[in-house]
Amino acid sequence: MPVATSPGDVFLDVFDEAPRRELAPGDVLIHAGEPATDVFNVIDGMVMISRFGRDGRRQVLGFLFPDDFVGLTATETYFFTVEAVTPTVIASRGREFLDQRLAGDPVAEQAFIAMVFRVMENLVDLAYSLGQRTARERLAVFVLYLRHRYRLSTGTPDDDRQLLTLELPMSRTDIADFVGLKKETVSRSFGQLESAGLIERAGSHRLRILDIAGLRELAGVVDFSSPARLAPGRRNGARQ
Amino acid sequence: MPVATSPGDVFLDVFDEAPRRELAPGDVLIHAGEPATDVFNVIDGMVMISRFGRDGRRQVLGFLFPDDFVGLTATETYFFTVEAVTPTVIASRGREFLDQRLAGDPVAEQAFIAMVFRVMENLVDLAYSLGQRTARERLAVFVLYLRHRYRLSTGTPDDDRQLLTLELPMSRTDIADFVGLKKETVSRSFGQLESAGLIERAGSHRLRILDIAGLRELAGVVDFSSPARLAPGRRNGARQ
DNA sequence: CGAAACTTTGAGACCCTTCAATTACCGTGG
DNA sequence: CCACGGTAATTGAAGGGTCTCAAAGTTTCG
Repeated sequence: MPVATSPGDVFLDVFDEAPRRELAPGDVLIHAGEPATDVFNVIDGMVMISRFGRDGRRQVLGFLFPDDFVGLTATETYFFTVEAVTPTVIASRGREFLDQRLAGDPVAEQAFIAMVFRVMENLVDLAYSLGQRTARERLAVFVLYLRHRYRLSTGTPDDDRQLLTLELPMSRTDIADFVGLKKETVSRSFGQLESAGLIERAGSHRLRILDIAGLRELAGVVDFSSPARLAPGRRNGARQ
Repeated sequence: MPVATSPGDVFLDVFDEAPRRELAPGDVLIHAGEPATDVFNVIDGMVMISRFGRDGRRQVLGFLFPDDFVGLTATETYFFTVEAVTPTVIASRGREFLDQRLAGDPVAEQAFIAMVFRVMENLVDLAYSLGQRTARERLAVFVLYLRHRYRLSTGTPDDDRQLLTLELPMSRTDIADFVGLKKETVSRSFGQLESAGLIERAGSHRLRILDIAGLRELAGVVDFSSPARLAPGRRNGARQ
């Protein structure tokens, strides 16, 4: 399942002594449809979660960073695919390890549930983007999303200038499948953000944020780290 | 939070003696941004969950039916809006009732978590639809989704002919905001499904399914009640 | 029955996609 | 270290799908 971070969720200690595995970019950790026997933790690198349709279409659901938990499912099989974006180190445990860890410990259990809710909120955000935002807006959100994830991952303060330079290790197709566009449109939309003076492209896998306030304005996002990141909006009857 | 059904989730007994409230169509049960003090249960009718953007855009996240739980959130405030679609009866309890109910009872707690996972899977489905499917496909999925929810709600067997006639109590705008289109496009796409012989419109708030196999084919959905409703798809590297 | 709201339909515009060609990037081998 | 080849990214031109604006038709409800 999608994204899930909170540095130091207590239940993550089940991975402390867990066996590790290294993945090269493109390596698949979880194939959709496989029995959901294990749970994972990203130690280092970046992985991508996605859902496939029968005809090969793919919706990328999120990117996972160090400390993120992987393997959320209620069903007996995974219904999503997880693959490495960069060289990645993963810790893995049988599902029963986690179940036992959560069983007796209400604190761990609360932390786990809180994580599940965070994942859910991320999915709601994604649905809002895919359903309501334009191409440029989606890319603006994507840039801010990545910045936010790097910030969480590194513990950098929000105003750190380092966060203005972003690595984009995934391909344009990966980005496209995440934001619900085609790769050419992703290129063009990045180009438009650049023309507008919001970002600057530095090679195809790196960009600089030039105007973060402008990006936030375009994205309609107040702050990616606050719980309710969309303002309430007008409350009048939407049923016209 | 979105959808969540499983007839007879044990923890729903917290609503057994709970105060009830009646809502007329359009009445708002939860305003996004309010303190998340209560949890709810749909007793009768239909409500709609949505998320608003600052400029008034709205993404409908799902429709809730009798026995559905309402009020999932990890944050101190609701980040979604819930309003009645039809005349609706709602039971409500303070959050602490639910917390206490879940505290000592692993079975109830498991059921609750399972529900949260179902909600998450629904959101993943929604994201896939919004990001990857065409207008016609989204409408086909929507019709099958409604049929599925009615089926769960009534306990009707899958092949019951009653399920071929569907009520659509929500407005075209509501549908549009759910499937990420404009209301005119919803109308036109329904028209195209009708021309294709898949459905038949019977007034603006009722339709008949003429070719359910064709709808499923178009939607790319095997079966809405099975856990993994999208076939796995091809497994080759999506990174071209 | 009549008015208001909602739905459907039409025409034109716009945004994103498709298809194609060029350019940039990157790993390999000389 | 540079040349080379293959892959990925960008850019261009044309097409299609959805949106916008507008009007006609239908449903709902007082």
